[in-house]
Amino acid sequence: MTTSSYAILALLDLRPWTGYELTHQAQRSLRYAWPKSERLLYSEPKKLVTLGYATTHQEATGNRSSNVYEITDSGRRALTEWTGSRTRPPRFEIEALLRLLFADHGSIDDLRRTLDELEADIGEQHDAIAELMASYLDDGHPFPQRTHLSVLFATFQIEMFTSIERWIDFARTEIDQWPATEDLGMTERTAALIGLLADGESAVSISPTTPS
Amino acid sequence: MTTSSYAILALLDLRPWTGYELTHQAQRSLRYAWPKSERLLYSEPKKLVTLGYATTHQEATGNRSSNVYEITDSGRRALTEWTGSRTRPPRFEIEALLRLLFADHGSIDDLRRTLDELEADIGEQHDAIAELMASYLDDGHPFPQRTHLSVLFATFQIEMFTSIERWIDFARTEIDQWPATEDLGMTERTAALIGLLADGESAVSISPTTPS
DNA sequence: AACATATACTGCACTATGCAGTAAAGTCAA
DNA sequence: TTGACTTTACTGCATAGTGCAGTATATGTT
Repeated sequence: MTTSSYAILALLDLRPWTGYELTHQAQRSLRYAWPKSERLLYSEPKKLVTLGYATTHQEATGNRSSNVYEITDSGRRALTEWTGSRTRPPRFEIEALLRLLFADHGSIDDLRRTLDELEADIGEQHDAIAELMASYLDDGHPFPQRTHLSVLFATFQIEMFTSIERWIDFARTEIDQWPATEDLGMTERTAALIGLLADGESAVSISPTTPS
Repeated sequence: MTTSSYAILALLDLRPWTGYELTHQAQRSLRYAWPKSERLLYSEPKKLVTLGYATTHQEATGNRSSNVYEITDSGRRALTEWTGSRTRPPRFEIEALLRLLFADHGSIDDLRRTLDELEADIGEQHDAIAELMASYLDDGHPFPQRTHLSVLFATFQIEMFTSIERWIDFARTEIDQWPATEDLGMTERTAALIGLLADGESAVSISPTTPS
């Protein structure tokens, strides 16, 4: 049982779903905490069935059928055991930052483009969450009694996205001061930033440039 | 060629490394932007050799040998092509948030423990970056002319970690108001939070509880 | 001399992704 | 009403990536 299996099992604990519903629900609602491919999401409930944590049966819509999955008591017990296990550390995959680290291979404009692309991707996710929250106000939550959990979860996303957007602006004003991407090294400005960071403090909110 | 291959290729562009050095360097310095397993990191340079992007030769230390990898001109060209490609969207895997979403399966104390574990993991990474920055002040950067890049990268990490730590405190004060994890639903407080989030605004800095 | 730790990897089973392919049902417009 | 497009509803396959165990030498420490 992987974390992905427990994620699907937790969805099954809410109600029975077809494989199709399950994958799409998981992509809509779990994407920001646990992003997994459609392909995997289709495979997981099958595995749960072989483990006895779920049952499956076919349901027909005209000439076509879909697989409906339902959690078993054994599955509910497995979920409870998961609750007791150690939470895995978070994992952040950010190609934009990898490109930043090696930005001296390209031009300042290449780096600016990378920041633009990161901003666009984050903006998309930011908008999606904001719209989801607006839909909760208008139409309510699909599982009304779980609204408080979705909303506390959403405060994390929004906090995350706004702080990344703040950083992107900060990074842009920083690189605007750079004559090139390479061989800058330990400038006065960089030394000043290190001073803050070494104390674990955020540098994003400080004044753009210290007068030299 | 995957992003991981380009990450290794970018390291090889700095200087030749042994497979061992490469994996350990990648885990130390790239971990926060591109976390990959030791196993993969050992395999990547081999792939680069078969593609003609790197060459390899054995070097001996006593009776034991290590594989030294060096970038080729073709490899440098590949790196340049990578610079022109679209940056992949970021990806955040946070099991703690998955557990939060399904917290109604367990107790409030289970949820509190999850937050504690997240705090511990983030704190570890936060400290590691702060220490790295302190070492730059004391001993300098291993590639001095690239200090500005590492430091701008570090401003992102610290910003991220401090904002997550702020959110954890916020989440703790929120759940302190909950009588249980389940069936709370759309409370006054939750509705107030949604109002903010639907506008894309951060809720973390607002006052703990609106008087009711 | 014994032991731990760092160096320096490889094999293997399993997890996960991306893409292509298949096919039926619904929906809207010329 | 027919054709085009989207949504529903998946599966197969090659490749990417992880985790763990295993192997073996070198170096420093008690």
